[in-house]
Amino acid sequence: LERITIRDVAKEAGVGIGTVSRALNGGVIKKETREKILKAVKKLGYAPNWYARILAGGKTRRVMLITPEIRTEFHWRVIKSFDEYLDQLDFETVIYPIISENRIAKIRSGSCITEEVDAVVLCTLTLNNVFGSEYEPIKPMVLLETAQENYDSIDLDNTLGGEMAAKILLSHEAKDFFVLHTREKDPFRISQSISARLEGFRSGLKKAGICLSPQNILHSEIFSGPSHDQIVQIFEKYRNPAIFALIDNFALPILDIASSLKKIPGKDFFLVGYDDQTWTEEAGLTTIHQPIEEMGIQAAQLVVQKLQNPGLSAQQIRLAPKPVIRNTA
Amino acid sequence: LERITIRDVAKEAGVGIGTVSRALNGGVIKKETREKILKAVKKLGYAPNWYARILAGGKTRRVMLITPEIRTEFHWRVIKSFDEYLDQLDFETVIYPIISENRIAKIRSGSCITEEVDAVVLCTLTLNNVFGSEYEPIKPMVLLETAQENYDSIDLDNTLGGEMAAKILLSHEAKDFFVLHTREKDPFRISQSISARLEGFRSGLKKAGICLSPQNILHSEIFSGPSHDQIVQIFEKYRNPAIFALIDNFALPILDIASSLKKIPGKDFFLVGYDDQTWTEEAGLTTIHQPIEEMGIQAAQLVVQKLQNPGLSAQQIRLAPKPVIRNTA
DNA sequence: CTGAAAGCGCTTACAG
DNA sequence: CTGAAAGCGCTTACAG
Repeated sequence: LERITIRDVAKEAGVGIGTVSRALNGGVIKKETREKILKAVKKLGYAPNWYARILAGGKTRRVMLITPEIRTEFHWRVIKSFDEYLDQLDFETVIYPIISENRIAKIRSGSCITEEVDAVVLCTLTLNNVFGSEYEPIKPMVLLETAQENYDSIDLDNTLGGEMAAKILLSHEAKDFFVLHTREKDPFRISQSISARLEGFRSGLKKAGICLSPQNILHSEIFSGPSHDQIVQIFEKYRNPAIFALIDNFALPILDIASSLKKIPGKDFFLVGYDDQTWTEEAGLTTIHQPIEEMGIQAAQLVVQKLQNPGLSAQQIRLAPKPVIRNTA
Repeated sequence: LERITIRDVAKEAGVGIGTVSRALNGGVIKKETREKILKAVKKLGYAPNWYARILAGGKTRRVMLITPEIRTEFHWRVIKSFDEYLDQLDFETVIYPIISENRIAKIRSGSCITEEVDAVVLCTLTLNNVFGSEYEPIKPMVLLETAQENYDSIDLDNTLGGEMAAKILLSHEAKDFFVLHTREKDPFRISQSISARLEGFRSGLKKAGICLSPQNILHSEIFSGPSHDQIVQIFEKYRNPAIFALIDNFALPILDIASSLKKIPGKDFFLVGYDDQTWTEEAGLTTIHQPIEEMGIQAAQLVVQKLQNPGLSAQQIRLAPKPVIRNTA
């Protein structure tokens, strides 16, 4: 099986190889020539050799998305929308999950795929997390779900989201407030966003003169969620508890257990989630909506803009959460 | 900043560039020359350019792992162990999740990263799924969690696992058997393994003269799990129900609800999961253990073997599940 | 607007 | 054992 090269395309189209290259990379070219070449490309099924292209100083049309997490619905949807948008513009996205420490080391040593992309987007991660403190970026970089001075970024006002949750929960006759929080060891996997939600919630309560007690913050593993015993205790000890789940997931066991206990949501207890995940509508969960797909798409747009115009000064886009009132509060 | 090339090293060491290349890639070379070159490399801080190396016919030392799912604990752990093993051998693994259909199209068109790796491993996916029916592989290919004639593969005997679950559940005084199953629309995301577990379970029951009724198979979304109502109904209608969760996740709401209902696991109901996920031990869930990390590592080993010796005939490795008896059955 | 040519930094037969 | 040379498949000034 012989590899089809730019030379074959040039011959098929009856032009020089430089012209083919220009047609493919958006250089100045007559429209007809361009079409002739594109036809030849299609006919032969030509695909460029990235190594040659890069070695010769060209662009990869690849964007790397570095993320600490790939198991949550949030990340799945962000990544999916990001990828689909860029795909239409004929970019490829290389997903690089930090599943182990060694993957950070690899990035820092510069011996990995990072080197073969035109731009990098950092999702839920700070520059410091990934590159260490002394680092100056050599290629376009966009932050997703975080923000930092002088960098393009797209994120959501999670503090505001936390305040919204507080407001909703305060509108009922609840005296006891609880937060379902994550527990993380890996420093780079601790989410600033989630902390911001908590802070927003805390300050929202404070404005109403309520102080959130540390022991009312229940930590649990992100994928197993709060334990049965913790939840049952809340229902046993407190009348009309008000619970803020920092991620929708954590609300699921609450709903299950409350239901078996014949506790009526929105009456015997109050519950607000965060994210507006797909299953929450059917479950009737009141939650704080994040426009997840929009975040992915806007991040992609920032990347494309930066690639087209590297001199552009940094844009920091901050979206707003929206409360979605359903049955649980 | 000028890049240091093999040419600089050659000059510094007073040899030709071909000799430098040989010294670096383990070709035949006089010991002293080699040392001279290594000294020059160190002095200049030379690092090879991968693009040039690969373009000139070298290897990428990259392996692509194609997977339909990245959100489950199973996939996370398989990928992690695979990646860590290969990392030690100085390989890089490129994770390529099929988050959208367009990613399959990209692979088939040959216009994506697939082309820039030394080998491919297909996880939970058949060749047909990914490449379509008429396809002949051009590079080493390993199957993980699936198997196919003439291909290297590593998988687990899920049918046996299903039978084990049946055996455990049959050892109690249960008359009514239930299965918690997934619901999938995307054809390429339907897992053969999970179906095999069901078949094993079914045949295990049949041997005891019990026929699994289709209406006792409850389907639900993989990340929201079986609904509260479905579970409560089981507990209300049946005495001592025996439940097989095709994935450990699905057992979690059962445990929560049963507990609120004061049903004692292993006495009032029987429950067996599948996977032996990390949280199950603490939860006391009886389950069928899969050696997940081992699967990842063995897949990596198959890849390395195949790369070293492409002529090797296909190896099909099939691991056995192990029952882990805890409190729930 | 386009072709011919130089060059990116390496590997690998090919002679010696 | 080693050097000189061809070539991997592209991009991009440089002339026209």
